[in-house]
Amino acid sequence: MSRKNLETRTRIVQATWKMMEGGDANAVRMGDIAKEAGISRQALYLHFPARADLLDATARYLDEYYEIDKRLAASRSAKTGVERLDAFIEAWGDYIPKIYGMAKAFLAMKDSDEAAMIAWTNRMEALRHGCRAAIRALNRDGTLSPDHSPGQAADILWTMLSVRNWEQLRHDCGWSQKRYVSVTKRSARRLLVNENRVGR
Amino acid sequence: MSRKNLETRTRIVQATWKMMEGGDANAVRMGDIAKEAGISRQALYLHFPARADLLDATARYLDEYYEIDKRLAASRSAKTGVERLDAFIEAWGDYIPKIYGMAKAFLAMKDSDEAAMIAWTNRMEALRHGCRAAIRALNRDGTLSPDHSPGQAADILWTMLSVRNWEQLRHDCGWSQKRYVSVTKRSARRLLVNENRVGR
DNA sequence: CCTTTTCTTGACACCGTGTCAATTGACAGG
DNA sequence: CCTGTCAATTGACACGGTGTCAAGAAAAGG
Repeated sequence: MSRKNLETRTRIVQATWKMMEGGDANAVRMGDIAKEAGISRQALYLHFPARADLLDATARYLDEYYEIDKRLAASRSAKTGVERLDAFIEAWGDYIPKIYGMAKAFLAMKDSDEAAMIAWTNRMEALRHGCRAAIRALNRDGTLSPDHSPGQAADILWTMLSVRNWEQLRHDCGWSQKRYVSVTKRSARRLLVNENRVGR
Repeated sequence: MSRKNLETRTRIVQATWKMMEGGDANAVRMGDIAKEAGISRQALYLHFPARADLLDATARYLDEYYEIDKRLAASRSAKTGVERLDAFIEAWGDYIPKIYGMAKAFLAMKDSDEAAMIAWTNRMEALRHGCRAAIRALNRDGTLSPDHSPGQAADILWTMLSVRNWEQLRHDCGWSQKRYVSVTKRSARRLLVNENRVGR
């Protein structure tokens, strides 16, 4: 792949990003993206054989751009399990708005397109791993709530952190991002941490 | 509308139901439904001008069949706010699997179709009202958690009870229905009820 | 200058929704 | 028995979006 080829590829991905982040991600057509990138629709297919490939590439690009791995990993350096849980929620919670457009496009596609479904599932499984690790940290500290097995606790955390929940709270309920993060943190602690029920 | 007309309408709606409940609701086409109902695709459009109308009618049919209003209303007769919360969650939580196919079809459509979006939003607003009422009952008892305003508490409950969360926990996490209901009840109580943090 | 790669134009197949027109069959009332 | 009405049928078609294909232009690089 020559330099030119790479340049165009990048331009396409950036165009996709730009189109997707400005609301109504599902309404963004392959032709719209091509126009934004300054190439023909067919040239787009030369670089990305299918829409799912383009979404996938763009999502990866965003991951790199925002260094999400680094951010999530940073939460691992927290001293206690509880602090780690907080840091994890904050890192992911603040990442969601940045990828929301892309996420929405994926979510709309995944029911009808095998490739989109796989790509999205992989991303969500990565998050799930992070959840499991955070729960393990709680468990090591002995601060995991006795109400839940580690597996169940991880499932709950993972579900709390879903893009759909973020969407519902931020859009349908009108919450601010700050509120979303703080309430989610508090709720997770309350549900998953064995906070001395007696006394405080 | 003659009897015959009504009969066909009902047959269509039942065919829709049957097709939708057997997984992959999004893959169900107008033609499939017509075939199942034993009429031509065009006759279907004679009764329901658009797919969204058909989904809406079918959802209403299910509501009546399962008497969801009655079930949700029954939770209002609980003695305490906490009992009411439990009853509400159970009533709704056990209704979700019955309408899941329909819900999925709506959710897939609502991003691209105005009518579908409105129909679905109405249904969800009805649920939201129920959530608000349950929270008010807690508040009257003085058992609402001091962590949340009534509005915020209702938002949290509403989000917890979303079809998407049910889907994720039951399908992606492999929870049983029983587990889903019991964990959701317990979580709601823990998040929203001012359970004597000191002592028990 | 010639070759390879990239991109362009334009046409087309496929699929699902929704529309239209012409026709058939059944049933009811005068 | 004829006529009008209503439900349904058949078959064709427009539209919008994805993905494919072929022929040729343009640009980069040796």
